[in-house]
Amino acid sequence: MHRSLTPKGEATRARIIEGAAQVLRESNVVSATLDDIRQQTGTSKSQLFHYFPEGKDQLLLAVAQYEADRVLDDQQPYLSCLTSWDAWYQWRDVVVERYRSQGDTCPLSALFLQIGRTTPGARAVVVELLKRWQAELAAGIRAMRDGGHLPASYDVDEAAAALLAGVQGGVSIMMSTGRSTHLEAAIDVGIRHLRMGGRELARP
Amino acid sequence: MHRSLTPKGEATRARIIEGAAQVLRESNVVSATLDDIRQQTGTSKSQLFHYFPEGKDQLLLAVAQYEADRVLDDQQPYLSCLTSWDAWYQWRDVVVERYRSQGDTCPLSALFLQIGRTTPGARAVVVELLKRWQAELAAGIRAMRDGGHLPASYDVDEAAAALLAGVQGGVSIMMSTGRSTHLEAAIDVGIRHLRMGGRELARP
DNA sequence: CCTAAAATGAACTGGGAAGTCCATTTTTAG
DNA sequence: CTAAAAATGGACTTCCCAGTTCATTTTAGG
Repeated sequence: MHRSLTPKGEATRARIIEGAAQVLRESNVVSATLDDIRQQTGTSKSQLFHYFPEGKDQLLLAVAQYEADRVLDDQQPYLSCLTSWDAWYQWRDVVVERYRSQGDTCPLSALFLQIGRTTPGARAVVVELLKRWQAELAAGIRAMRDGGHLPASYDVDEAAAALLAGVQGGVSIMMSTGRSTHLEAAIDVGIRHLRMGGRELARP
Repeated sequence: MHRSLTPKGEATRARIIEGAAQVLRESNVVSATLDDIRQQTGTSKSQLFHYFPEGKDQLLLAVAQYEADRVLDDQQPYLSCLTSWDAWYQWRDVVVERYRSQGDTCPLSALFLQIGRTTPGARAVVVELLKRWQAELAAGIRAMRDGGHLPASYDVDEAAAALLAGVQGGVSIMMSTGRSTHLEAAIDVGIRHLRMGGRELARP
């Protein structure tokens, strides 16, 4: 990516990403300018282009990657050990609290809208995030199944997909309404569905 | 709203909104300019400001309202008569098909990002849409309950909220991945949960 | 008809924001 | 120590796009 970066350069680059992330969280992504970022990070215009030669989009993509990494980190250690019903409820509380405190800003969705979902890089970041997220949920469900809390025939991947969709939608609705009702309902109903063992009736 | 609008003016105004909607669906919202809309609708700059004196934001908000109205319309007549399991599955198919054909563009989420969620008008549009959508789902669930397909104690509003969140998240994931897997899983699991009667265990 | 209001066309303005350039300072490595 | 490479400062350029202005054409209504 870079031929050489001194420790100082590395630090500056990191500072730019973190500062940019903060600016994007505070102001609207659309209206955030390079000058805002420059001011926030205490850098000069030439530095921004020194570290991100392809310009603003490259910087925004780096911020998106940074934010994507944080999404799962913020759910740890709970997300990785969904091995009891109690753990599931703890995870629930962490997720709700994380997004509630975030308020009505979703840096990621905003960023992707700005960069364009179709950009290969942008799509890769979000797809990778969703994939890892769903894998963690699936692992948790599988653990419950193997622990005998769910029937052996249970469709783990479908349940994980549905739960992930619920969380995404709950967050997205919270952005608009400012209320966490839907996020809570989605997770609660999702967990309850697990606890019922998801016995299904055939589609007529 | 307007002191007087001749039929011709009315038609032009409508043409602007529809043309703008089309432009916003085809290109990225962020990069769409008034000149694009002007060209698409065969109007002049002064006409845009004649019909939307407050400028671009006002026009975008009108487009958002237009798109919001279409969201529920496109689900009719199925959304309004969810009175049998068969009807639920028909609705499911319509929703999946609607969003699948829409591809990876979500005019609404893009618009709201651009206008800013905090703008009173913008927030009102999306909140109203969600409210009506959820009310329709709740009516359907209530119908099933009253028809004896669900226990009388069933929490209709929570189920409707969770289902709506699932749909939202499924659509949002489809935007990123291009696949309808999650949307289908969310709705399927949601309906299945209904069919199981949503019997719940107490939270420990 | 005829006049006032509404609708339209098109050139123009002003500002803001991305991106460039080059001089200067700092760091690295031999 | 010193020369090359990296990091930094900040003014400057360029251009795009929202919004304005005003003249002209069309429509409505008495």
